[in-house]
Amino acid sequence: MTDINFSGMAAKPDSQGDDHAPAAGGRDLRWDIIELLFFAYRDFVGDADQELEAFGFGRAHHRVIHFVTRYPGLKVADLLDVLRITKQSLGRVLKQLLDEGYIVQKTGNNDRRQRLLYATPKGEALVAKLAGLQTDRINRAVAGIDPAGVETVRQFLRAMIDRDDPDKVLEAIFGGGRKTRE
Amino acid sequence: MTDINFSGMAAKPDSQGDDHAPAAGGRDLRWDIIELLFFAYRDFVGDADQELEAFGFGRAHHRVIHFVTRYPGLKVADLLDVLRITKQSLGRVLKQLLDEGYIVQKTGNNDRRQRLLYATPKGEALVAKLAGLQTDRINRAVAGIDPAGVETVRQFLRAMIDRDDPDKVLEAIFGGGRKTRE
DNA sequence: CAAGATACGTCAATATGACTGACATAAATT
DNA sequence: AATTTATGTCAGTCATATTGACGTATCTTG
Repeated sequence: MTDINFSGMAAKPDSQGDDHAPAAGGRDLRWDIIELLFFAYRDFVGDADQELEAFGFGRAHHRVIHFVTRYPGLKVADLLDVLRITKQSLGRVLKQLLDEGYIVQKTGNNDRRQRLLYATPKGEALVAKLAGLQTDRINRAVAGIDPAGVETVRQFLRAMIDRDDPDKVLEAIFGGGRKTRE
Repeated sequence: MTDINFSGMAAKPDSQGDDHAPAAGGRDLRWDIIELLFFAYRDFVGDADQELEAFGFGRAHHRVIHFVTRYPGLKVADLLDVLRITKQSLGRVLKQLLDEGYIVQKTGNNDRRQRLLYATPKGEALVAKLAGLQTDRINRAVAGIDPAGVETVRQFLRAMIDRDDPDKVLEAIFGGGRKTRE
């Protein structure tokens, strides 16, 4: 069997003991949270990856169909802002989702150049299935945390997000107060 | 100017009001935390992306040099477990980091087949720079949260991570409570 | 109305980072 | 001596991203 102990693997000398303590010579780096975020997100998106394979889709498809389902009537331009990709990249993925009947387009009422995007029941079902897997993980994670603690987690995540030049979905999430429109 | 209001964009009828309330017909899905995780991670890794461009590196290089810096003496096989990629994928990225002097290899003492990986001062400097950017964001995010709340955030992130079949880095992070064997 | 800007789609070429499969070598284990 | 392990590499492919250019329909503005 392989050696079970760490061969020479050790915490760096400037981060002995408490992983978020001030460094001796350098500054206080948050190694622990940096790495926890990496692993948490790795496993979080991993849940969906396995399911998506069965549909012949990748992460790109998930992101698109998720936000279209959640924010019906999203424009192509909005989606580009949210996903931070180019329209050429979005094009292929979106075309697949349209061709296979997960999304439909509707010409905008006010502006007929716009193609407003809506998920079909088929698309919504896929999104709900994937969100279910991720919800299971989140529920397990918050099982030992009281409601105030969960709100603290939300507060932390919200504060990790850039607020300058927010896209439409972020505006909806952070709301001027309004989720929809009062 | 483009329309500033959401053209038809609204929360789904089954998620009115509180975003994590039980759905009318379906189950209780954690849309809010799912999306907060997406945006938080998007902006979190975005910090490093901009710096990495100046070095001609991508996210793959960052992940490799980060874990090698943090866990000196990491074996190639360990790195494959942590990053969950194939050795062929790791190969090219690792070769670049070796060629450009960010990482050095040392033959294992006990097992001469092993190539133990160590960051050079040049490599450590890059990692510290990138971790500094991410630490700035984390510090801003926890600014309004008391120490107990920050510990709750850590607890949440730890609980989001798969604990079955953990890699060596995860064993180090979770320490004594390791699943493998005592 | 004419001119320009905007929203979207698409063609072409390219880069990164991932994959499978096969094979080679050196060193450890049995 | 035979096998397994740790690592490296070649070859081909795929998914997702990029930049740049161009076309078309539609809205806005002078």
